[in-house]
Amino acid sequence: MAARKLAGMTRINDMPGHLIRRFQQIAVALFHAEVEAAGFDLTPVQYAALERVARSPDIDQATLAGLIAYDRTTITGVIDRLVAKGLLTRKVSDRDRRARTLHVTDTGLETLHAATPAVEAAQDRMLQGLSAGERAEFLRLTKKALEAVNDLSRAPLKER
Amino acid sequence: MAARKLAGMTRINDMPGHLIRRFQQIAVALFHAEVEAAGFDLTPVQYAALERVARSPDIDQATLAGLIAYDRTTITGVIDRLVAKGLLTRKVSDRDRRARTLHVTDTGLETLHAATPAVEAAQDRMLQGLSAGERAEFLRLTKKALEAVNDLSRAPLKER
DNA sequence: CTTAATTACTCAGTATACTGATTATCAGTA
DNA sequence: TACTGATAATCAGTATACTGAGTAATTAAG
Repeated sequence: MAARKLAGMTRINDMPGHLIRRFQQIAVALFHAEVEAAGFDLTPVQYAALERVARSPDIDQATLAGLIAYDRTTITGVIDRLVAKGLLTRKVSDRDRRARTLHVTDTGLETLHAATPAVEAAQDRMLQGLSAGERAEFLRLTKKALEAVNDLSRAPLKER
Repeated sequence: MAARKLAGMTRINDMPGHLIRRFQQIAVALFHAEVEAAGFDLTPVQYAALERVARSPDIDQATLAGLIAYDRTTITGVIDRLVAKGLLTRKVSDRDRRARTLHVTDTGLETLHAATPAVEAAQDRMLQGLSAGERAEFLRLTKKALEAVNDLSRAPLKER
């Protein structure tokens, strides 16, 4: 009876949430492998923040968080570490003294450009099991699925 | 020049790793929303461990970790919390005194069965943007991609 | 049978993510 | 202008994940 109940239950390893969790863990591991091999000490989250600030100098933390879908409390620590590494600077905004505006340092820009090939290599490796057509379809489906649920997280993507 | 460099760079929000990270965050948020609404205090990771132990009583932590692709150091804390909640018991194995064998309590089994509909509802919601055919294709591609990179993480899935 | 290698678990330390609270500041309104 | 509400950042606390190290116990090798 109990055996039948259990046998009939949804198996964890086939659940979408579990598959996504595993993929995320492997993606992070691949990122670290490639980026460390290239001689850099950057996490995926740190790279994303650095890259986004480089494209929008003088951005404040809340806006940055929205553009890369990070939680507002998470970004504080991420920026702390990027500032500690000398890749970003943080200062009180002129227009709004509540806000902190961010700028990439020269070292930060060099690091960003130099680390990018390794980051892109990691992106390729995580999809190595799929053909070119399958990769495109995977990305299309993932983006489509994300659009429908974007607002259900505390850290939705806010393009604009 | 610098502008051209930046404009030509890979955009974070289109990178597979970033899409996967966002999806995982939303999947966790949906899991919590559904499971809390149903009156349970369980994380995705705790649910997976509980479900797997229920199907393999007397399993040890290392084997469990392999079956659900968790890191061996992560599982210690997860089990700690499940034991603290009275859902699992942990005892030294008879056959190998290094190992700790796990069992679901009566409360644990009740919780597992009662929470499962909410967990499944969360799985549906995270793919709500996709048609039935697209969902199947998304899962097929995700599993295929995962198979090719499974061993690149410190916590690979070890079926069997 | 004793040593070497391996394995199971745990711990310390770091880095996301989140909940919920607090402080400082800004914006709109009576 | 005083008040109200909203916003930006931070902090405390909890829960994954991982690196690397350490302990205890088992297995394999010589």
